[in-house]
Amino acid sequence: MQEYYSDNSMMLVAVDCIIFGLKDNRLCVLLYRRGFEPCKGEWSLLGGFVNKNESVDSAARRVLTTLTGLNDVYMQQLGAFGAVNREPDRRVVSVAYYALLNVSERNTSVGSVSDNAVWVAVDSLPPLVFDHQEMIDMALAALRRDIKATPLVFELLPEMFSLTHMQTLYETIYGYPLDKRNFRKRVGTMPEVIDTGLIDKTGSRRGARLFTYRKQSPPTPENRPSHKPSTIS
Amino acid sequence: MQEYYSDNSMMLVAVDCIIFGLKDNRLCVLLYRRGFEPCKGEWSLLGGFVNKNESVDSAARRVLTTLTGLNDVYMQQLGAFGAVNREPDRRVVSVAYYALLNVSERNTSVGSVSDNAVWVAVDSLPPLVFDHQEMIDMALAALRRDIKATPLVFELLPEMFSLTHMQTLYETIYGYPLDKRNFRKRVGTMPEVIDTGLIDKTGSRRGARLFTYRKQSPPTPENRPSHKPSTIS
DNA sequence: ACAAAAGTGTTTTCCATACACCCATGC
DNA sequence: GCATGGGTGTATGGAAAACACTTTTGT
Repeated sequence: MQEYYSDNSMMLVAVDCIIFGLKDNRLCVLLYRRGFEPCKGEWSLLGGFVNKNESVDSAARRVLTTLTGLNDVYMQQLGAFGAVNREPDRRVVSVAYYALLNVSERNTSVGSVSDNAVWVAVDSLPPLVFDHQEMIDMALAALRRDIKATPLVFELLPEMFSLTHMQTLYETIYGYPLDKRNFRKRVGTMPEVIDTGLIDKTGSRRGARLFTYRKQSPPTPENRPSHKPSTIS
Repeated sequence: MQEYYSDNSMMLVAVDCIIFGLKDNRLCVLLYRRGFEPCKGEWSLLGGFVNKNESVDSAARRVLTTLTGLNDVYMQQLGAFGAVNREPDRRVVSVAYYALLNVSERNTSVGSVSDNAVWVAVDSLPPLVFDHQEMIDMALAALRRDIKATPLVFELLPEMFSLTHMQTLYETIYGYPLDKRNFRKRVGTMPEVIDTGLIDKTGSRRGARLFTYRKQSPPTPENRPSHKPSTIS
């Protein structure tokens, strides 16, 4: 085994962000019309090139912050996309990330930065450039997988929320309805979900109890919870 | 949002392979001593640079084939590693892959290609260059996660195997023992695992029944199995 | 006869699912 | 008083987990 390299191994490295958000109770991604070549005018994910003095993770966060003005956003690497001809006329390896944006709280900032960026429901996407559709498909699968086992929902919920709100969110992401009583039973077993005692009267006559999420201190080997974390399906 | 780039976004793109195998009933990875700078003489994963005329996936496969002489090996992308200073003195973004190699059947080919490559148990690794230890940690977590839900075990088993052999393999990878009767009960529900009727007399006085794995034809929407696939934990 | 690995069932526990009615309130 | 969304409990089925002894045969 030998190692050698030359300019033949130098290539552009990019990041692309699949930014999920909720809009009108639909799961959406942030897209925009490219204002430059290649594929000017077509629909694209948000992306950019990685600079030599920043990590790939930082580049993804920079792209997201530049567009939304937000910094404390959940981001997760999805993987590298490295087909030779994924872009026409140049070789670009792209690392995709998915992000979760709490739209209802923050949509002002999103709209203000880029007039070209819009929320599009994932089930009615326009044709996209390059392999961006494939990236979204993978991100959606990853989101559905991860939200089942980790506290991702709370990235999409406001500080305080009703159980109905939380359930609707799951239903929107999964694409099918859940049983109300079973759902509340499982949430009831999660020690991180705390009843604030407050009531939200805006959504119904009766009013709904508002809950909040408090991250648990990471368990030490001695202080380990005896229950298995329950999943929502 | 603007896009621009220059040589400031051109960088080396590499692949690194975490090649798992079984040796003396221990889970091992293939390492080798670097024969070139940087870090000549230190322990490293197998890797190489991606050429402009090959996809990242192809580069990973080429590296693996060059070293082992094998082509039909299970490989899976783990993700991109993109810290600025993960290598000294140059910027390299690396995409890591993990691979499963059936050592007992194929160790001849592995040894013959590179004298410097050796199997090292994952629980007694030497210090490694760059972020290779982190890559192995992530690959191991991914392997343990994936082997629970997908037919990955069979990539590490020979054509025919006893149930004890299969169970030992799971125990080696998980790092803890499994209940024999529960294990055999679950394997018994897998239609892909077929009793060949043959007996292996080499491992015991009594002899063990040999099984084999037959991939099921992918279920069509009509011809769907009614049972959930069972997991091994 | 005994060592060494192969093989075999039952019970219990827990989690997921299915399912329908009363409550509080603003209008 | 009625419409609207909020809230509640029980019964069933299936999978996972715990658990110990008999079988075969080469030496």
